[in-house]
Amino acid sequence: METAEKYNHRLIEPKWQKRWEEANLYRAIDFDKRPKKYILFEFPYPSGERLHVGHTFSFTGTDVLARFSRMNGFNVLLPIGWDAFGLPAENYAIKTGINPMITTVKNIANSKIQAKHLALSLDWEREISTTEPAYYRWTQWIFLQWYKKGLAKKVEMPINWCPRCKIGLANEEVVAGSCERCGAEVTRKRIKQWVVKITDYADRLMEGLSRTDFIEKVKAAQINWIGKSEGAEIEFAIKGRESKIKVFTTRPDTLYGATFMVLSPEHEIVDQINNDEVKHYVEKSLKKSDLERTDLAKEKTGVFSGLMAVNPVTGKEIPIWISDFVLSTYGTGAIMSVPAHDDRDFAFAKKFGLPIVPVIAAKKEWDFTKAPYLETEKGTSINSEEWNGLPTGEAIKKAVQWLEEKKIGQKTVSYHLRDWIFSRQHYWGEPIPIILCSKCGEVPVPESDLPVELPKVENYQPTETGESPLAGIEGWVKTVCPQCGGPARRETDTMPNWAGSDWYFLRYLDPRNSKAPVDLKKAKYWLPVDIYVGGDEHNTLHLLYSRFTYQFLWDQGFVPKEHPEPYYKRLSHGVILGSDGQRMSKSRGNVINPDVIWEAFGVDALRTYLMFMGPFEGTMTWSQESMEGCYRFIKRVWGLVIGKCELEAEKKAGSGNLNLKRKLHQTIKKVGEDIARMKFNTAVAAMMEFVNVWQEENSELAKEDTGKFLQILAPFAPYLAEELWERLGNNFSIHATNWPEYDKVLIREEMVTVVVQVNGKLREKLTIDNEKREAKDEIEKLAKESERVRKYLADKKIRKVIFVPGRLINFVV
RNA sequence: GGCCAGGUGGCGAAAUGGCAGACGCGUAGGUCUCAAAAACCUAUGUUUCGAAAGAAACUUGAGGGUUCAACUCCCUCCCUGGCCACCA
Repeated sequence: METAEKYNHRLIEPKWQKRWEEANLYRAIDFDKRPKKYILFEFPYPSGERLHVGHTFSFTGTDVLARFSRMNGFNVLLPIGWDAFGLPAENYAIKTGINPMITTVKNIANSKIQAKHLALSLDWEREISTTEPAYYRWTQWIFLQWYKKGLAKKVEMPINWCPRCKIGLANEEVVAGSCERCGAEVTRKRIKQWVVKITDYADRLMEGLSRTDFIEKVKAAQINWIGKSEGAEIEFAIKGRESKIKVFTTRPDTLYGATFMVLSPEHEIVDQINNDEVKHYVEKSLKKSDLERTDLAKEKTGVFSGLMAVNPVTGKEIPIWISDFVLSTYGTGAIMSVPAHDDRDFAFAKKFGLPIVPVIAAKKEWDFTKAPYLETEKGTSINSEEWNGLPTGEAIKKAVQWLEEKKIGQKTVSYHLRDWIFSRQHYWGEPIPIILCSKCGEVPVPESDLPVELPKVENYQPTETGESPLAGIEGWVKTVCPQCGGPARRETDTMPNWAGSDWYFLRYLDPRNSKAPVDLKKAKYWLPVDIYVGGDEHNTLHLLYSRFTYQFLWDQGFVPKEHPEPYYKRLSHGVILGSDGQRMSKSRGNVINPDVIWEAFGVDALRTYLMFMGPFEGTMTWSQESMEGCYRFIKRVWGLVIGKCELEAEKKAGSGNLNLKRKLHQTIKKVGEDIARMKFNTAVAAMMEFVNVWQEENSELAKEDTGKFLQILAPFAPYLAEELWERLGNNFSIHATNWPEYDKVLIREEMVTVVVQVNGKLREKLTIDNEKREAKDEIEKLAKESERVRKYLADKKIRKVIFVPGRLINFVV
């Protein structure tokens, strides 16, 4: 007996990859009449390790959706690019001396081979890289627009500083107060940094969310990060001095309970205090890293300033303390302390023996000398003179009114969001396009001179002074002032990684434009991004910076006024853990390399498994056995269809089995609905179910119907579907066909199962003709006649009968 | 501490008010084979009764509630994961 041809992915994959590329099958067409759909995944960082299985997972899910949308008549844009600036490339350069541009180009080439092999239906004509001068020219241009509008400024601020490496460190690089590289104790250093005023857009960034369809958790994360809180600013007079101290509080109604004040060590008043103890404390605090200062476990420290303030409502003198638990970056950098109703204030009061006055009535027994009373949101004021007895909401209103009348305070809003520190003292980033002239001061590089290209350097190590390595290249730094023509120097700070990734989605729409970041008409056609798929780790910073940048460009008219928000829907993709249930990492040795998998089982099996593993947003554990289960599924489909082809040669097209045909149409419906809801796992399950029935029914599927099944499988297993589509004698390409329609009449089952319950418990199942699904009386009669039901109904009185057509009948006795 | 997402067989998971456990993995038995692998077939939530066919009860983190009916809705609590965190 001759054996049927076996499935061999190694033969079909290269063949179709080539055909697809030649046919340019997935090009997105500007201004096409079909409805557009812009589907975007976060562009990858091309590291030396190339794409990992996490990338293949989220890219495949996005690709399935894109392919499905295309088959449903949409003009789909699915682009890719490379977020190629950043520290790993720079660190590699420091180690090896090889220019990051060289390694980047190499890594991109590798990743590209992988992305193509994975059969992503990308429009490669729109490929971009943030490190290309033609791209970062516009990243720099956006900076200049901020600068023009006064949103980008150079400000002196403290950074984490390693005195041994002589380098500024990001918060992540500080481990337990020490430098990650050398272990030296990290101190604070004040340097001038570029800062972008994202806080000006705090309200807009919150309001804009209502125009999006982000999943709830993303909206919540953004709102939390912006952290708007309404409250009041109150001025406290200092005894024996002219100056006053402003505090921010969300609870002006507790003013009677404010028994002391605390200033942050950075507060301006502190500088004016001439007291050794204070100086010593402040010096020590300023040296501490952010991490140390915000360590919750540590005991409160502090020092008395020697000054007294006056509580404006009680007229009493209260001491002013200094402590590093008060943040200089939030509110006014000073607080009024109400120890009776705040954890931190209470701890501080206890430690330094300060008075505690309760001002909110406790609803349970409470000893205010032992613990603070914190459930104050719906409380009632006490010990507060004219505010006594008022519920908190009323008391706040009354307090604000009083403060405003006396002109010592007013209603204000405070945000958690801080301005965006835009300077990096590193090499591998976009140079900030500013020139420093000794005569004219800060001068922006004229737009016509952009891009300011990153020069080649010999040494990528930051300098002794903490400046970026660019500072060491005299030939580049020395320039002429564009205003006066005199000698000047270039800014040597570079931009953060976020700068290039802020606006990349705009560049995809018009990647070769040399007049503007994006053409307005093209942007009007394609925007907003319909679906943006990314990781949870980017739900705050990246998404917020990106929305801010877009809103700013919108204000300036550089993006279409029809689209005030860039992204319509945001979805977060899940995470794949190693087979040990741990995060994949080289040191654990649990990394799954997609190349190895598709070499063994083929891309189609890998894609199918990735989609089948679990919900798209979930956390999933890699299972090699389950992977092989999907490989079996792919091979089974191959066997069935190839068998079919051979059968056909003898038998010609049959009409096929009606049951199987019904199952097929039900599957077409289910798979389509599931993909639209991003429920890829159940879509794959439905196809498996169909294949099981197919196998049982002995291949009695008409040729045309076999083709329909391949069409719904195509988004998941593009190679297999294309190959078998051809073998069935169809024209290239299955991926350019329309999604098959299902027969609304055919999908109805002839028989339905009606569940018979007694008091809600399942007692019997009846199989009835679907035509009779509404026939309540008949079904009730049938049910009562059943032996098993009778047992439970015997000598009981039926109080009620619940009937759900086609589903159940429930006797309540 | 705050916010968010979860908790269902041996495992990954389905079901969003109407047959809990679809689909896949694993396991056991079988077919094929000299043998093995592959492939295919059958069984597979737990407990109890029964020689068996079969029958009964229990079962979605715990407890309560709403409902004829709850994995699903409401309340209280426990646990796990993620993000943020001395934010006044």
